[in-house]
Amino acid sequence: MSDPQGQPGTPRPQIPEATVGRLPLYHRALISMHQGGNDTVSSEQLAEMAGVNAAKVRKDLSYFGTYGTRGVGYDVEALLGEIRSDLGLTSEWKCVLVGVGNLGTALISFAGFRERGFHVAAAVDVDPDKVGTRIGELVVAPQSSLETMVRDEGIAIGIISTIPAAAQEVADELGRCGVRSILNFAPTVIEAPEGVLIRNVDLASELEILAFHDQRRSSARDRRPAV
Amino acid sequence: MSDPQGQPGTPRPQIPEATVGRLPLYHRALISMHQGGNDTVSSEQLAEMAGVNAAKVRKDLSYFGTYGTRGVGYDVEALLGEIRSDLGLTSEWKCVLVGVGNLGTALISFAGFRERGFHVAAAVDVDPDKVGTRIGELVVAPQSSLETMVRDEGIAIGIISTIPAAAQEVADELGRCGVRSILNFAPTVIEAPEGVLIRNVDLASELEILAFHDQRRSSARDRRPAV
DNA sequence: CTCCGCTAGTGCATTCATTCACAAAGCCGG
DNA sequence: CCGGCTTTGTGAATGAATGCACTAGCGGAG
Repeated sequence: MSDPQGQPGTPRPQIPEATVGRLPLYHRALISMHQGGNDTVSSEQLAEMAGVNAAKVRKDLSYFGTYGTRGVGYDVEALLGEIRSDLGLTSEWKCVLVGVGNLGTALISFAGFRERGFHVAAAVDVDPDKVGTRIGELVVAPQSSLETMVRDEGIAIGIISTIPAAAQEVADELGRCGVRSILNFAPTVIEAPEGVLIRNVDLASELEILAFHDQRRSSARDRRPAV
Repeated sequence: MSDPQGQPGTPRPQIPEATVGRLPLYHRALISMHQGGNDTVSSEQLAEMAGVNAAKVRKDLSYFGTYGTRGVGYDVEALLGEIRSDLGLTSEWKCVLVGVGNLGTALISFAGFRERGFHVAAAVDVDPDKVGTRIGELVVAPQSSLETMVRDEGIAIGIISTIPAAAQEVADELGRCGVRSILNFAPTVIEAPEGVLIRNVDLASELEILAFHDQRRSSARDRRPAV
């Protein structure tokens, strides 16, 4: 409603990044609500399930339109539909995984991806020993076939689980093949190719952050003044 | 969570969470600088390597004290030492992994953890078929032995890679055993036990966020007005 | 000893995100 | 049909994070 430049024809509300990051939480919560047979859900309940507060839920959802009824709550089915469509989950997303190491292997058969609409449709590796290996239903292909597979299968997302040293080159190649989004597990900073969006997941970093806080709590305890 | 009364005697600079999240990036960058034999590094270089801007680097580092020399840069070794000590990486952190599924198995032997000072010292599962299985040097133990292992080995960090339905219970149990930090891979919200810090990593969410942006870019393109 | 070039450190303005608090709706019971 | 209860949707206030732009201070050349 408060669209600054009310351009007719381009009603882009421009969702804040923090809100985008919470959509998956709401998505999960709504799925569980829906499976539980609930027709409506209040912002309070959603907040509880998503681990945030109710005001945030309401503001976040308001960016997408009016899906709630005052005095009642949100229509679970309608809201779920909206979020699924925003996330583009109306059809399955195909992904290609590059780097079939320890982690890569696990990611290929990771159930969580499939359950949420993502399918690792191809996996490649530079190591000739790995090419041809079967992992679940998938056969590892040579890295040289990357471009063909991406184009033929209509793959939009790349997953990098190579060693750090190879990550930038792989990202560039994925970009050239027409992949528009990359999830990078290699612990290194990648410069995004033109038009490609990258998200980084560094598992060790997560532990380091936990360690930092733990460290802090301990040392605070140690030097607590004996009042 | 807030610490309103600034007790004299506890000079805690209180590091912003956003800064904490970037420490691992700086840490990585400094390790690589150090291995490259560099003695000093400028905020500009660090920024480049960490994928952030220079002002942010300087502000972040300033919370920890004065490790730079104007006109010169930061002393790589001193700064690396400071960050390692802040992250508590002066000695190895022992972790226990709960839930030896697909992902769990990969995490146990994930090289990235060990390289950065984390060691999965124990792994447990409820499934009797999995107990006794060898993964690398580790033998999967029954979940009932969790408490013993945590106490005997001095484990401070728990990693949850169970199914979502089991996650809360596992977290509670970890809390009881004295684990103070948890890295949760189960796609569900966990209520943190008293005194325990939880970080969530939801791999499917990461893909959903990518999908959201991709979706948005595409539909913006579609409805671009033909001026 | 002085001056110049360079870079850390930081106050300030701005932008982004969270939270509060309340008015606008909708439902239901009487 | 009305009045009370509930819950959304949203201005406005607050707080956190970012980025700019300037100052302070070091090292090295002359």
